Amino acid sequence: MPAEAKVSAKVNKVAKVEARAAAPASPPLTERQEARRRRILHASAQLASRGGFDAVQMREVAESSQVALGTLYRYFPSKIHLLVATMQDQLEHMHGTLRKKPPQGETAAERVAETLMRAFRALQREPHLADAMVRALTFADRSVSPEVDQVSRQTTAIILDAMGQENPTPQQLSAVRVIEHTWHSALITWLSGRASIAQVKIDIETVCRLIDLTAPDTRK
Amino acid sequence: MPAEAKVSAKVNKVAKVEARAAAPASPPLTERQEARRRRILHASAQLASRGGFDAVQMREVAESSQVALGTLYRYFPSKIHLLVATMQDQLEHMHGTLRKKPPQGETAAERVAETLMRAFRALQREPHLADAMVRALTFADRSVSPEVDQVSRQTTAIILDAMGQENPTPQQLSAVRVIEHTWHSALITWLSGRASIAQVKIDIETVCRLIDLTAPDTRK
DNA sequence: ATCAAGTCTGGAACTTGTTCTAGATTAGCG
DNA sequence: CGCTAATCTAGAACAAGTTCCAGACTTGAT
Repeated sequence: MPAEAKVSAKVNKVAKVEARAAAPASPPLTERQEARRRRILHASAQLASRGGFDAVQMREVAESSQVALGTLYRYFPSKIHLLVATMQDQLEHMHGTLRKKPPQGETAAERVAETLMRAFRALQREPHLADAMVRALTFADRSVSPEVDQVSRQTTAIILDAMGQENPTPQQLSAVRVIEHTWHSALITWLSGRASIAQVKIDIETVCRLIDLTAPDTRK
Repeated sequence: MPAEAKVSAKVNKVAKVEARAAAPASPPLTERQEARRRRILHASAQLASRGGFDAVQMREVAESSQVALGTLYRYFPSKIHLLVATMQDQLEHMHGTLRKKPPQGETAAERVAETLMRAFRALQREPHLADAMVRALTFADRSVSPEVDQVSRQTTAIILDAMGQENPTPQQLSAVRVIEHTWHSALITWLSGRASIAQVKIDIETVCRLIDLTAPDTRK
């Protein structure tokens, strides 16, 4: 086989290095490696779309993506890492999609709420996938912090985009943090059947008021 | 042995029935059963206080509490059930403790924030235990909904107590929901090392503003 | 072309949550 | 007291995440 290796490197710890930050730093990945990685993520999302968290079984992911179990673990050091990476992947999609149709609301709060509800509706279309990703995210321990943080940053970016504020104040950033907290926790209550879709909507709208409360132009 | 059975019953499914609602409905438990249950919860909390979630291993809990593994599973149908029950137990303590010294703040928001920070400091004293309980709580699936709901109600009660409002408005109840979301999620970010104690404090204070924003007397 | 290092594979092995079984023990009842 | 059902115990067995290993394949460099 001719064209196999493109990117050379002395640094070659695929998993640890690669998983740490999706695209940015240190991805000296061969084409075939990149392809494997995609196959794995695809299989993960596919299995998750059926049975949710429990249905994503490492042996099955390995088989579906035509990779040995050991290799799967080299790319993603645990099931949680795999699912969080899957979420990163899905979030990028989402962000792209959302960018295309910016929210219409008058106030920043309305736009953020609208954006989150749009994301929520997308999740409702694949509730099992949502289950797998969100459960992994909140169950992640310290060893997954970098990846979870990346997801958090991506989420923050989406919200700030929706706000349409170039220079958010510290208070607004605090509000955004709280919104993220609420978003995650509300999703969990929905996924575990303890809150209805309507209730999640209310919670999102409620927390989004914090934005206008802290907006430099709207008040004070 | 003479005095063993006190409460008689035809309904005797310990686990399912008993776990469903801590004290209220259907606890026809023998003294020895009650003692076993306590031993189990105690062992659970003890193990959790060391290594956190992972250190609570069902075999060890069974051994520590001098109960067969099968019996442990009869009392608590899964590790998650066990840890959520442990949390219920701890929460009751906490509520009792908090009741004694009501918060001093001027506004409802201040009092709630103060109360939550007090709870937070208590958790900081046993970070591993906190880890076990909170992780279990957010990882719980539908099969644990009733128990998780009970924890949620207890938390709501604590917050409403701190507010000192007898008849909260619907908006205030919404605010309380959001506060709970933030509380749980902020704890998780702290436990997984992604947020500092100071950051959690800020998040709590930020979300608590929602209360005054919706207070019937403070505004409008 | 060949070598050394790194990677991938198939599969066994280990860990811990969960389930199951057979045989004591205990509880409630006549 | 003696019976029957429920409960408890010890321990095997099973499931899925994770780790290990020996051998084959790739890669990058000499």
